[in-house]
Amino acid sequence: MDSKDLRIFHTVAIEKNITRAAEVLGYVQSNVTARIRQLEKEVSTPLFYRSKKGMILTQAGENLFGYSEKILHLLDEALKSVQYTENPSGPLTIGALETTAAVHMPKLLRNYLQKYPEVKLSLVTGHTGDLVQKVLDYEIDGAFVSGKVDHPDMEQVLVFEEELVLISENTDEKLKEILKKPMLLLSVGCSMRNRLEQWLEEEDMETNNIMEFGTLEAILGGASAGLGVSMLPKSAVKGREEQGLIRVYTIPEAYRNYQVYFVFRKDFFQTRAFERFLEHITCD
DNA sequence: GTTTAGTAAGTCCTCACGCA
DNA sequence: TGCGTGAGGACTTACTAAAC
Repeated sequence: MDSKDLRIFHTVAIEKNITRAAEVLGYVQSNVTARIRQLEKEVSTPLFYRSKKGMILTQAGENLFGYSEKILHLLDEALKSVQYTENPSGPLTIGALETTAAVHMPKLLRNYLQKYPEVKLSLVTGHTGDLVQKVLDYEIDGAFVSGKVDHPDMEQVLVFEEELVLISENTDEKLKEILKKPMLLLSVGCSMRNRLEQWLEEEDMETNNIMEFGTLEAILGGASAGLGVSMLPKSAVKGREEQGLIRVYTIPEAYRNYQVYFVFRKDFFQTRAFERFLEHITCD
């Protein structure tokens, strides 16, 4: 078994289809078939179930897939380390909270790409838990997350401090009144959600009337339409407040302050593109 | 008819080995 | 050390079979 076999196996496992895997790898289908069969012969066990729906991993295949991810990541990292160049270039995948992506990322990324146009930057959004796991699994190079991350493999730098506010439709109602309305929140694991739930618990108020939304825009739209209330960074709601679409309420100090950290793996090989990105976000 | 997995046969390339 | 040779592996082309 060599690295090519492992990459072929890994691609077939991901694509669940030999023909598609062959296209991805730039081989003909028969070659991929032959390499998989040879690999199965070598380990003396089937790695895939050949079903009508395609190639499905057996338990042995699942086990090998776990190793293949780690090995191929290490190989790619080794290649990156010897291809290190002075000019920042190549892929850079960054994760960010929905709110951070909407408010801070456009300007920050635009400035970065103006300086380093050869970097192929990708942005993925999610909540803190998701993003931290993606960093730990080497799926993304680093991520902007809410609060400090307590993990021995993680490095982190404070990049933004935000003020959280409660928002509702533009109304004259008092804070206590609007808190009875449905809560418009991002998915479970969203730090804003956890914070709001803690606050309401302290106020002896129920949080069972929760409406989940996938995007910041949907929450802002829902709040301005009177669908409910939400807790968001002040910077993310400023535009809507100025337009008179929503009303902003100051919340208790204990829940108001919120830090965004940039986290990355300690053992992650830092490419020139990543080094410059780190400098860029800490200098801005 | 189309798509996909698999087989057979041939080509090309790499590498070990022998020889000058 | 450099070159020629042969074995074996990687890969492609052309094809078949099965499923939809």
